[in-house]
Amino acid sequence: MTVSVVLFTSDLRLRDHPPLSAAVAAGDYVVPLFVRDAAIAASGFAAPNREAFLRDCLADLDAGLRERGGRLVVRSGDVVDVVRGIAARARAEEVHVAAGVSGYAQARERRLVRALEADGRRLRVHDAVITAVAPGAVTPSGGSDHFAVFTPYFTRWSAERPRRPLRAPRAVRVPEGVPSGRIPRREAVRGVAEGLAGGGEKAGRALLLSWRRSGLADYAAHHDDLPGDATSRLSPHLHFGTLSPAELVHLAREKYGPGSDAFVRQLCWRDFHHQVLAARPEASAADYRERHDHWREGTSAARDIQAWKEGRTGYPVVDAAMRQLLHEGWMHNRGRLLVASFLTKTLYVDWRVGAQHFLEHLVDGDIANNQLNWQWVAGTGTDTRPNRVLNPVLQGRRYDPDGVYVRRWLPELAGLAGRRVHEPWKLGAAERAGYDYPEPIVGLGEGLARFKGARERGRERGRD
DNA sequence: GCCGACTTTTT
DNA sequence: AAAAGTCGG
Repeated sequence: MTVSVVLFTSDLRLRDHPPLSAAVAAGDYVVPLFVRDAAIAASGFAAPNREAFLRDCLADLDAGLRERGGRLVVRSGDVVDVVRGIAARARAEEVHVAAGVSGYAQARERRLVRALEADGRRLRVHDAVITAVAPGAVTPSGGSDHFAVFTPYFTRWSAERPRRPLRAPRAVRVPEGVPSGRIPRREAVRGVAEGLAGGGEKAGRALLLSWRRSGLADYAAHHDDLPGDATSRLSPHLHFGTLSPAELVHLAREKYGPGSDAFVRQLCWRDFHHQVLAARPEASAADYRERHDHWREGTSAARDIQAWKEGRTGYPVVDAAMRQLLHEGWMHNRGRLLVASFLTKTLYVDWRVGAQHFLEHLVDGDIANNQLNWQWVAGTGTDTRPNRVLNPVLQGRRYDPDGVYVRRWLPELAGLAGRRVHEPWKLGAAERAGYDYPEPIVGLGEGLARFKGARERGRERGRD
């Protein structure tokens, strides 16, 4: 009798799961294991919204395994200790896991290899399943270990054929003698956003099918429309791996109208950021490119940061997006760009501050996508144009022309009709008194001057 | 080392 | 029209 352990990480699904399929094919018994990692719980990466979504995912994964005669084994603690103990208890020969890209995942893999080897067991690391094309699968012809610019990457990536998505195994036999453990209830998590989406592979597939039917074709035309909310909303499922990006690429390439190409391009952006992080794991905290910034600090910066977090900057479209984040644990992509630009360029606050706040709230909060997109906006990342600044008023007028999005999230401005809602400071004093809404905490020109001046001084210092 | 090209804009 | 440098072939 042979037994394998499958360690689930960011791949909480049964379909298109190479480690699970390999383990089922290799032996008589499989222990599907998820470890609630004590190190992650103690880190700044824990967040109630993701914890709640995760519990949905685990419950659904367990249900799917039970439909196949198996069950999920859940434990808490140090992931290496737990895997080692479970493997010993089940007398497993091998442990299967999908490769991860973050520094943490890479270190975890190294520790697992060592620990298991000491016991005479083997860790089988499968290609990353968090992306459609594995990090490192395509590299520039010059010999670098990763692409630093999106477009050449997209060209090479597009020529790759993502692996054919695997079917879910028909049956999974779990050995007796390994207790299942308890999947904690979602309802017990405190501080969860009211409008949080539900997790799990079933929920993900339902969302995918309805979106393919009614959203994908118009994606290219409407994905930037803030009130239209026409993005896929699949990001939390991609983060937790309840949907397979390889499957999504196959599906979108079957051409569901003009939106397919634009959507595939967005999927490539995920892969792009993951291959950058896999090669430069330190980019989760350090500037990918040093721009000699000296970000604002001290009490005045702290006050601005607080206003930004609460959605009280006085710039309606910024505040609306920040309130959406607090309310849903999610933010429209266009909103993410504009609030990030506002924090880093207009308020000239360190991108890490914003990235951390996003990680505390986003249900899809993902180290690769979040940190590297923040760096992109801040100008310290892979953008070769580090001075790009988004003007919140123009962004509001362009992507929320009638102010519908702003009024949806800012009840205090709900009575202010039309596009005037983007510039409440232009109202006459009498009218303005009717709205309990802050004056802008910074002038756009003032913010821009501060950013450019600081960058210039930093560059001169850097040349010395 | 040349040179074409570069998600997301602003004026 | 000018981004503002820098990547990648």
